Amino acid sequence: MDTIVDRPERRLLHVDCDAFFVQVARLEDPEGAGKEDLLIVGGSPSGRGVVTSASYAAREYGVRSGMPTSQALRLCPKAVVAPVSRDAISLRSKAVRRVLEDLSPVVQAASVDEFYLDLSGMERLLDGEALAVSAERIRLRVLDETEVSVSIGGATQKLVAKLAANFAKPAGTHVVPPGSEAEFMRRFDLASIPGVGPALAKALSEKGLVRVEEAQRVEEEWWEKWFGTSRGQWLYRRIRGVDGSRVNPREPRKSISSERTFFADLSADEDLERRLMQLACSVGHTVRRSGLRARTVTVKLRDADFTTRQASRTVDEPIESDAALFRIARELLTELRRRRRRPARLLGVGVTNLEPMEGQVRQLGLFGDDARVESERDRQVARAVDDLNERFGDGAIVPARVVKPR
DNA sequence: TCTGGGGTCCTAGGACCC
DNA sequence: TCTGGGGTCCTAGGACCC
Repeated sequence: MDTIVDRPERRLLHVDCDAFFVQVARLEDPEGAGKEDLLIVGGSPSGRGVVTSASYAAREYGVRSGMPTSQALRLCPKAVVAPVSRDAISLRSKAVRRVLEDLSPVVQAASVDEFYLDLSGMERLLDGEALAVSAERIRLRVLDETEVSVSIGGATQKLVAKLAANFAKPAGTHVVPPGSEAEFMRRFDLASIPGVGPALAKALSEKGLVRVEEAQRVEEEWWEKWFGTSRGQWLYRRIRGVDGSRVNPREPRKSISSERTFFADLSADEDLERRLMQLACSVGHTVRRSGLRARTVTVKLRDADFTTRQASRTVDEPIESDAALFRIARELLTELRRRRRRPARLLGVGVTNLEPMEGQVRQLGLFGDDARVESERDRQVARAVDDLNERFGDGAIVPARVVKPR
C-alpha cells in the first residue's frame, strides 16, 4: 500500500534539471555547439529523430521535446542540432544525485534529470528552516557543485511538488503550502497533470473538461461512472493534488531493452537477423553487467506503416547469454514476420522477469545440457566476450556469424 | 508532419490449479 | 448435465513518462 495517512504534512521537494540535455551539451562543448542560443539536442543517427531537449530560446519558436527534428527545424530554421553523449548525461546526473544525497536522507531518482527528496522529520536538524528556504539552499548548492541549473518545487505531495518545479522553471523554486494544493492545481489544464496523457486529455475534453478548475466542480460519482471506480477515484484525487505516493529511494529494475529505428526500412530477413543479433548482444551485456538473469524475452517490430507489434516468450529457467537470448528472439521475430510481412522500420529486443544472478543454484538438467535453453558453454562464451570488450573497448568483439539454431 | 529510446504500469483474456 | 469462484502466470496491447 502506497498511501500516506499517518503523516499528512510531508515536506517533499522535486528537483528538476532545466533543459538537462541542452545544459550538458553546453558544458561538454562550450566553444562549439554550446555557444548556440538556438540549440536542439536530439535526432538519432537514423536521421528520423525527434527532439530530446530544446534550449529555452528555441522553445519560444514552438520547439518541444518529442517533436520530429524535421518539424522543429521548420519552426526554427536557425537552430543548431547537436548530439550529446550518454556517458556525459549519466555522469552529470550522478553528480547531481550525489549532492542531493548529501543534503537529504531520502532521494529518489525518477529519471536522469528528476529527483524527489523527502525532508520530513528533519525539522529539528534544519533548525526549523522553511521548506522554501531549503529549496533555494539546495538549488544553489547543486549549481555550485555540479554547474547544473535546476528548478525545485515543494509540497506535501509528489504530484504537486513536480508541478511546482515546472512552474518555477527555469532556475527557480516554488513551494505550495500545506492545505493549498487544490487551489494551486486550479491554474493548470488537465493535460498538464502528470499521468494525463493525450488519450485521457482527449476523453476529458470530449466531456467538456479542459481546465482543472472546471474538473474540480465535477462530483466524485461522475468520475466513477465515467472512468470506473479505480480510475475515477484516481482522477478525482489527482485534480485536487492528492497522490499519496511515497519517495522511494531504490526500486529494482524490472526490464532491460534495446531498440533501433533504421536509417532506411529493412526488408531482407538476413538484414533483420543481423540487427537482431546486435540488439540481443547489447541487452545480454546489460543483463550480465547488472548481475541479473531473465526469464522472458520480447521482440518488438515496427513496420514501415508504423504498425507496432510484439511477441514474447517465457522460459522456465532464467538465461543470461547472448546466444540463448538470440535463439529465442529469432523464433519470435520469425513468428512476427510470418503474421505480417512488411518492410521494418524498427526492431527491438527486451527482457523482463529479471532475477538476481548471485546466490542462484543452477538445477542440474533433467535431460542433460543439450535440451536446455541455455548451455554452460553459452554462458562461458558470453562472459569471455564481456571480458574482451572490457579490455579492448565495447564493440571490439562482435559475433562472427549468426549462431546456428539448436 | 511523420513520428527516438529507455522505461513503468494497467488491462484483459486464457490456461491452469485448487 | 450444467456449472462455482479465486488465485497466479503468461501474453499482447496500450497509455504514459522523460
